[in-house]
Amino acid sequence: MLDIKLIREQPEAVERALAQKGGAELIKQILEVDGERRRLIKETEDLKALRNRASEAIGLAKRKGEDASAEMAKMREVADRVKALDGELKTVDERADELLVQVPNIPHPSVPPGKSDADNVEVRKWGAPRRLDFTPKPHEDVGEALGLLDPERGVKLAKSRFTVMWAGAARLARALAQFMLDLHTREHGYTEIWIPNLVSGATMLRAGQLPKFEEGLFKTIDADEGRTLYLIPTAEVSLSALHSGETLSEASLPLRYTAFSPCYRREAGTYGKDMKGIYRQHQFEKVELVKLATPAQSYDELESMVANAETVLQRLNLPYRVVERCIGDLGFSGAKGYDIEVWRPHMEKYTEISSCSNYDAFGGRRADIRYRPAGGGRPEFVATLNGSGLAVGRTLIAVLENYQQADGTVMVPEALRPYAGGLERLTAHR
RNA sequence: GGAGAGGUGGCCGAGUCGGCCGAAGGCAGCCGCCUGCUAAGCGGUUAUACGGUCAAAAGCCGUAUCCAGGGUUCGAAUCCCUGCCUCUCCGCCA
Repeated sequence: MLDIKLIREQPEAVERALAQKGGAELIKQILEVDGERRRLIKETEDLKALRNRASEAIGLAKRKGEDASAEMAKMREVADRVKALDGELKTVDERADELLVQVPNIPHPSVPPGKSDADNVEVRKWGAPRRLDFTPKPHEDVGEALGLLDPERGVKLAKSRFTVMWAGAARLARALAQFMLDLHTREHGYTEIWIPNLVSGATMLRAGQLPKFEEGLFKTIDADEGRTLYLIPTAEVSLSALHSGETLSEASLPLRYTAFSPCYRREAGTYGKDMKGIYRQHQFEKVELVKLATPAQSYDELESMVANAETVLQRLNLPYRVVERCIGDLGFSGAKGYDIEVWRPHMEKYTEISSCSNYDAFGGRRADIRYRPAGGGRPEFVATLNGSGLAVGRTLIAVLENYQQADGTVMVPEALRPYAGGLERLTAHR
């Protein structure tokens, strides 16, 4: 959510900043509704002030035993008027909010222009794609041939986009998660947090998932209470809403949190896309990174967050590149962001495995998280950042594809072996 | 699932028959004084949001906030209703 004051005071600047991202056309409407809102506030509050003074006088008069019925009758009318105005104001407030939450974040000046991911800018590359002396297969072929990935059983148990993982694949997934958490907590200074995977609508709202993205979420009904809880599509939801409503001290920032969680996504509107393998599933696991920082710190924190995610791939010796997202690919809340893309041998190209974003104060304002500046003064909104560090399923894909051998087996990356009980090679299951 | 208790400022806690309650008192915090040091003592001070005023900030004025939403009333922390949350005991349970 943008600051209404910024829109009010510099509407042209905001419109210009949003020209490429969209939402500029909302600004004029917002100004109109905001003006109406302020007129109503003035009117109601003046009336309330009148009422408060009169009520005090009435109380005083009554205590003296004087008759105040004339004044009371007058105030009855004022009270009715106040009630009517309060109703109007509520409507206008809702309208103003409704418009304001539709305005996307303003991109940081350093963000490259562009319309789609095709315009993203490569920042750096790491690792050389290894040369294989055979034709590399996609992970689903590698995994299914070994009996480790089992889409048929996933569909039988649930529906499409669910895949059962057997033996070595299941073990490797668990090892990956453990490895990533240890790395981030021991070497990168993140605090590991266990969070609810089912959250209320209010939490989804604060995390920016509702009302816009409801069609992407799985809902559950608590039968006894008839209440809706949502399955989280990412631990970011719980982590970024963790401190909502709180005022933190500047000294405590930046806060660096990590959480391992399952993620549930309906993937509505992606029919037919990525149907093979486990690239796009309804349920997957992810180690998430979230930071709360001052806006001034946040751009450095974004760089270090990307570096933290990159370290995972470096330790696994998986070639990747980092691209900076252009304005059109930033997403609704992003002020600046990077994607990390991992090498896919059979495709001979890089595909996304992590996405790190700085939402700046836009995220803090929506989640209602402030900090009190060290030098004193009014609380300010924190900047929120998030990134995947990394998605377990997609990392497993990268391992299966990059470590596949001519005989169909898959070597286990050295860094993972201690976490996989010394397992060195994935071989056929049964 | 059964029975009961309760939600007040950073924390503890008082609020009488509804008015003078943004809310006593204490603690913690901040500023100053005092004091060989420490401890104690003395005085002052300490919420947030929104609106108005102002070139802007400060300040000032106003409105709202005693879990949330409704209601009664000229007026509600205080009365009524609904919801949410917390706690205690019993039962069940990984």
